[in-house]
Amino acid sequence: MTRNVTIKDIARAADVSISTVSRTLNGSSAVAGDKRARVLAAAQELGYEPNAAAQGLVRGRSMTIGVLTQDIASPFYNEVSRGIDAGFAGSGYQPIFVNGHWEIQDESAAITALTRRQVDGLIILGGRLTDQALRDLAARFPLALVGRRVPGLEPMCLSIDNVQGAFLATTHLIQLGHRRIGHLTGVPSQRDAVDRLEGYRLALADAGLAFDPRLVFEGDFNETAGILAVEHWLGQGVGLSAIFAANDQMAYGARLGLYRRGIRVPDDISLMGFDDLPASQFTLPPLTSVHQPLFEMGQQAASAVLHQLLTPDEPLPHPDLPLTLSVRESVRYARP
Amino acid sequence: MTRNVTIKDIARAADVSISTVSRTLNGSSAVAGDKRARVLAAAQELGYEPNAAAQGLVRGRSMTIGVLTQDIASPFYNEVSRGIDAGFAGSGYQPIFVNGHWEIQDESAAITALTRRQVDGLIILGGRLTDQALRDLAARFPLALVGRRVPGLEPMCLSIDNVQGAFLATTHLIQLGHRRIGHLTGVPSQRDAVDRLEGYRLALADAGLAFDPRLVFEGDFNETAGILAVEHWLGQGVGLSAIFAANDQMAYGARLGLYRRGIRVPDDISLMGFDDLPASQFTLPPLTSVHQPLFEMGQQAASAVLHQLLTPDEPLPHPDLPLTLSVRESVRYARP
DNA sequence: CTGTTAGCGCATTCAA
DNA sequence: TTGAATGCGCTAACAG
Repeated sequence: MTRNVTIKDIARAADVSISTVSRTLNGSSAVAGDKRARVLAAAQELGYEPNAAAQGLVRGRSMTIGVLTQDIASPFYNEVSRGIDAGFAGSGYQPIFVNGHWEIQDESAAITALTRRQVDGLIILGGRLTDQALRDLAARFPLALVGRRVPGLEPMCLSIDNVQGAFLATTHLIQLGHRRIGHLTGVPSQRDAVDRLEGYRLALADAGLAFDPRLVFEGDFNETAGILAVEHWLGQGVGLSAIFAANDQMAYGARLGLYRRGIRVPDDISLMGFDDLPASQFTLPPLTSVHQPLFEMGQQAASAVLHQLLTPDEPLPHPDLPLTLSVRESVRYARP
Repeated sequence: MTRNVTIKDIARAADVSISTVSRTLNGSSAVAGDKRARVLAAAQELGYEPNAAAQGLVRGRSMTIGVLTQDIASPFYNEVSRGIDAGFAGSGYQPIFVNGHWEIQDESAAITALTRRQVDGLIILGGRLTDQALRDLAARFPLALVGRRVPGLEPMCLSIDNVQGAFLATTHLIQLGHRRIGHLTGVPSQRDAVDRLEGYRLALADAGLAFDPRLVFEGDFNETAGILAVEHWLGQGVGLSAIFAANDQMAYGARLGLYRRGIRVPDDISLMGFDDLPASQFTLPPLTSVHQPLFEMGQQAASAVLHQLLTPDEPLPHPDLPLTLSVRESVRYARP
């Protein structure tokens, strides 16, 4: 753990002033050829690495973007993160990720840690921070939000229309003849869960189908909830020909629950997910799901932050996130 | 984006010197009650947040740990990341994550970005950096390595014995009567892939079974490789009663490939994975797999770094990572 | 107990 | 073109 080499060391080695070192290293103004060469050689020789903290301190910019992710373990956020990485590639800004764990205290702590670190912008994935807290943040930093829609911050929200997505999914099932469709909800305190339930109800109403509360099971976005839902429905003798889970992970659980009962998918019961995680292409059978363009959401979040950073005066364009259904093999016509 | 408030602002507001502000905020030495109160009030009032860059600059420590992860999208690394988070909780150190994407240039760039940011320690998950590069890093920073074994750095390597793990898996299959066991390898340039193949061979030899190269298919750790392997073996008429995939993701792909061919698991063919990803509890059927204690590996990596940071003179204890098989439903006795 | 001062490493202004 | 000097925000001696 030897002391880091600084521009002072280079200056001494190259026999110039530290200003000359700084200038040649940054190309901020012309430097005589020979000195320039000596500085470069010395820097190379000594293995110089600029101290980002010092640079940030004097420049007032850290060239880093803080990304608050909820759970590095969730496949959902992972795809988004990849998009964010891609979106900042070559921009000179570096995204750093910290976890909020879906706990409001952890999230606040993480945001604080990030702002203390003088990040130049912020991307927040989901989370429990209030809309107002987010608006306050937006006033202080270039910001982008993934998976949330905050009134007043629309152009920086990268989120599909969850109501619309659930409507699409449910309608797809209805069009295939399904009349009794179970819905497995997400955590009711999360807006997207509520919206998906809403889309389910709207689709039923739109098709003239009555809403039956027994067909709704409150889940928590994890696989286990899918197993419990199936146990519940089948145990109670609730008849249904299709299940629409508010996310893919719960659909996986439901699939296992059905398997345990000897019920085939899609022969006996159709199964619909939401998110279209990469893994859903490889489940048995491959899962039909509402596609969220997660990678693109991350990429566009990066673009939005970059836009605010580089051209703060130009209006932020509205994001464009298409809503599609990935039709695979877990859904089929309802038996007559 | 108003200017940040600094201790100077607080000093002015509380009518004390900046040192008094610094002292009360850090509790580094006693301060008179009334001044203390005024400072605290002013800090609260103005919404003061210390500038971590400035603190780091003067203290020489940034209180952050850099974590190089390969692919935020991989379920493997995600579990480890959660463990790392847990391991640093309450320590005062904050882990920040950056991605290397399994590209040696990206990895070097990420490490550089991290070191420029003056991280106090480093955790590296997998990756393509050479053993020597890692040893050099270890000489400069408190370091921990997950999923690799570097000669000379044993106590800071959090990795199970891959040879042993594959031996265990293959032996399990052999004991259940399987004689023709296909092995689906990982990327041959990755050490763990090579080790797992080695363990497979050793188990065969140990049981007096001949090694048949036609039973080995070179994969790449992704689902698609599993599908290709099944296509290959079945297309070539290579007979086998069990498949041992070098990771769970390939096992998922193989499972789908078998399903496409109408082959049941485990009735017709047994399937064994490696890693025991959380999702493997919910596949159809739930997958038998070599368990890697990913969360614990992350946690112990954090502990190892903390140990080097806090008690640099004490020897680093050797990590303790038990090797177990998660026996589920994808493997059964071979038919006589 | 408290204020003044000297840097941490760097970019940048100001003279030369 | 160059070096000396200044200050980014903060902590840690150093004198009181």
